[in-house]
Amino acid sequence: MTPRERAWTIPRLCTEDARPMAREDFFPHAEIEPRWQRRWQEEGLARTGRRTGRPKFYLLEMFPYPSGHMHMGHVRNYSIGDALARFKRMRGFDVLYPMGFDAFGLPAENAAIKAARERGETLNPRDFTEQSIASITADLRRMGFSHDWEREVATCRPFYYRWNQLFFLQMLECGLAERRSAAVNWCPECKTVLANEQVESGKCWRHTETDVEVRQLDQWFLKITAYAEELLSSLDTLGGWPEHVKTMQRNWIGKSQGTVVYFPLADRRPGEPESVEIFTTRADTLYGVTFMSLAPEHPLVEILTRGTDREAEVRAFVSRTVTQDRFARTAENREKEGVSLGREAINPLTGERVPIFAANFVLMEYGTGAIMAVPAHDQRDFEFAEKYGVALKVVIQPEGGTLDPRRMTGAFVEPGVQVNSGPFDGLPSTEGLTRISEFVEAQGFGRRTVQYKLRDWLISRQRYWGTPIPVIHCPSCGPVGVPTEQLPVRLPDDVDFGHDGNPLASSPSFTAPVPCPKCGAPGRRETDTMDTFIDSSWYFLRYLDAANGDVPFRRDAEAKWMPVDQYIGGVEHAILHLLYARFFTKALCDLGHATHREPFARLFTQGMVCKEHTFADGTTRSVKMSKSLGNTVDPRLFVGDRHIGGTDEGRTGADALRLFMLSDSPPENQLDWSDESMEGASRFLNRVWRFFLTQTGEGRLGSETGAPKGEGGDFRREIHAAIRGITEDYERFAFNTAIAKARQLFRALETFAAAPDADAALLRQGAETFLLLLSPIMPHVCDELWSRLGHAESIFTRDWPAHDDGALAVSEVEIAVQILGKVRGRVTVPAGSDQATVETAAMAEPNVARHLEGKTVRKAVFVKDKMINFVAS
RNA sequence: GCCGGAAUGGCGGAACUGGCAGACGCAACGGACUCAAAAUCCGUCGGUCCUCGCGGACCGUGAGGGUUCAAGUCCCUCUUCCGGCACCA
Repeated sequence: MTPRERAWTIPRLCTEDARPMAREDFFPHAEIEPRWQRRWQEEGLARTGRRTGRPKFYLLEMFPYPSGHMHMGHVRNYSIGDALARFKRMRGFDVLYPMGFDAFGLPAENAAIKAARERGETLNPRDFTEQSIASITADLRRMGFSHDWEREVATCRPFYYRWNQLFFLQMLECGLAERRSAAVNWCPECKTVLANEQVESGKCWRHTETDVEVRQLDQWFLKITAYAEELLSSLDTLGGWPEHVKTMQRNWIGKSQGTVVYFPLADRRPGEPESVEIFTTRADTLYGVTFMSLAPEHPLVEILTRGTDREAEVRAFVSRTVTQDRFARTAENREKEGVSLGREAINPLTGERVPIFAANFVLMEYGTGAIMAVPAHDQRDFEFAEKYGVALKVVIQPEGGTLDPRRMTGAFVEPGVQVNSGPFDGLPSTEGLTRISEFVEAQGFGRRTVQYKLRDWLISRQRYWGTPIPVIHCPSCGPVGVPTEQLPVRLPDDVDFGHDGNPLASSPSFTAPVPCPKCGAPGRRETDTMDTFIDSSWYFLRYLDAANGDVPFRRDAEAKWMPVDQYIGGVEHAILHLLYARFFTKALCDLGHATHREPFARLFTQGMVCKEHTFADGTTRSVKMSKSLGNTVDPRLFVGDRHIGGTDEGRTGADALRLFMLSDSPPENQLDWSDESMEGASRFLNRVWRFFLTQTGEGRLGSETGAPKGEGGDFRREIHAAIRGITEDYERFAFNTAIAKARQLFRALETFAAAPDADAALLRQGAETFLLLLSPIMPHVCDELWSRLGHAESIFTRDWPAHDDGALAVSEVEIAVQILGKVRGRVTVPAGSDQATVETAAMAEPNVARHLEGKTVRKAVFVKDKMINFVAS
């Protein structure tokens, strides 16, 4: 046991000592905290709509994935949310603060596979998941979080996922969902395909060591690209989102304006298209095209070389390149490679013939899969041209300089002046861009267009633990949607997790022939399941009407509660989840389910919980707590395990842990775990506890309810300054400074109480205000002390205190006196004194006078009640 | 490479629209209590220097420049770190 750990256990061990620390010197959390949790539940504190006629506030936290039990990341996330929920309730809002579980996903399934392979046991992911849900629920309740559990959802239950299936079928009907063959990302570790968003630099988002492979497969897609423009443009309406998250989404959507240009094919043979279409954002460089490049997968590559003497070489290049996985092919600094097709196209603007290549760096998925190459003004083309000996043609000159194509060591990509560009010579290239695009369009050589990097959302997963895609494959009708009255298509139990491949395909009952809904012929069920990001794309809507068995959610509930007023979660979801949820919300509007097109009005991204870790190379850094690094701290160390049938009381209880979670760092920063700081939080809580016990014991904090006698002076002002400051701090998520101000108020309270002639009524007012202000953060101890002050009702039935501007007024202020910007003294003057008064007082200050000696004051800058600055020389 | 964000004591951080840098906490140090320790309480706490002391001077918010009576805060240049994207034509 470390000295630190011993310190925490002292209150329980020292009761037999010669001078025992009285038991009530420490907050008896194990007894008091659960008692208040029960009482809040009985009173329905968390229930939405408890008091009618109040404005709504929908507060949402990203729901947890139930793996094992609650971890520090959850504690931090929900400590932030719960403080805000309680604050908003006291501020007069009808708060909707729900909780649920993102319960489908790989960890549960992998646990089942592991059990089957290693121990030959059958462990259904459902049991694993439901156990985790029970455990986390108990942990969250033990923390005293005021979630409305009557609205709980768990996405793995048919009662939830049937609606995923309904939405899918409706999307299928209107063409928003479709099955198509595509080159898709396959993670060999997950043994399933992944969406583009789940691939990070060629690696799986779950397995940062695993290269993603490319496979050509028939898969289900949702057409998120149909919403690309709206997803981008309506970001501008999200004033309550952090700018960096919006930027990430903008980059991901990747809009670029450009031009598609048709380059007629030279020496066209029968059966060949008339032209090669390319996409460019640099129409200003059109006169500088010296060759063209096609993606190796481009259909024209094969067509243009068929039967020519280049056929064999080109085919060899293509198969070599295409079988390389895409991410190796497009990796950083990848050598540019290509092969000439032996064919030419004609630049429609110049009539020049340019050779056509196939090149490894051209991507089939973007634009038209073909580019015009301008080596003088594009670095990639430059490198390629250098390697294959293609000429450069300069069409943009830097302002006041001249480029020599033979001497260039890299492409010139900056704006400049058009040269060698026919009628456009002499124009600034920025203007040339527009003018040439217009010209191209007017002449019928091409059309202006917009491209997005965003791709359609691949939702097929070859895994068991997800929503079954409700489709029947019929030999004659193809894929047919399951009729909605047959929903849900349930996950079967007769599954073998011990073998390779999709466990769902091993189920005899699920794979048994089913009649085609269209023609009745025997068909087979789709065994792919949905990406679990589908589940989290609309759960916030299900919370609104979670018990409804007839519709996913009632429209009036959606109209009343949406959008979410405040969403809180990790920034790691800035692209994936938040983009999908925005898309889904818009799609559900267009399917007639909802009316609000943006789900989250305000977004707060909280930082990770980190802890020191010493790496193999001997360096020590603070990094995210993770099981694999072994730098986790289990919250049960502090709240014990009695709530799940154990015997450990825990060291400090929930309030101290919650206080620490919000104390030191601003919530958007990473939080470094520190045993010492945690102890500091616990120390403060106990000090508060002792203070109130002593004061109520001595009767000074008895039941005086009369108005304070007299002004109250400084202490009264401190009370009201705390109310104002802390209220503002809560509103802007600055819990750390709110706590700092609460500590200051507490010290003032101690000082005031120590004065022999302290006004008991004012003392009581200060004490009550202090409890009210901290109650959202430390709800248990505050409610307990509140009741010990003689209140029968919970502190959470009280309104948030309001500050009195009159009480903030001061009679005297201290003014900083500067000479040439340096503070040379301070003077105390009546508040609101004018410049002349302050000047006189300032000049009388010895140190000021000394510095002004022999100098002439040329000017004095005066800020009322703050400072005066003499400009003297 | 591109796009964001950040840099303040030994540490986490505070400082609302430019107006007294270092709130609050942690650590450290000194003291009280104790046989002793823990706990608890009180005090000190950016650096350098002058002064017996009271007090005072100079330096100080990543580096360099600028604007201003006044800059952690605004502008320019640079460095480092974090996050995102990355052959997207």
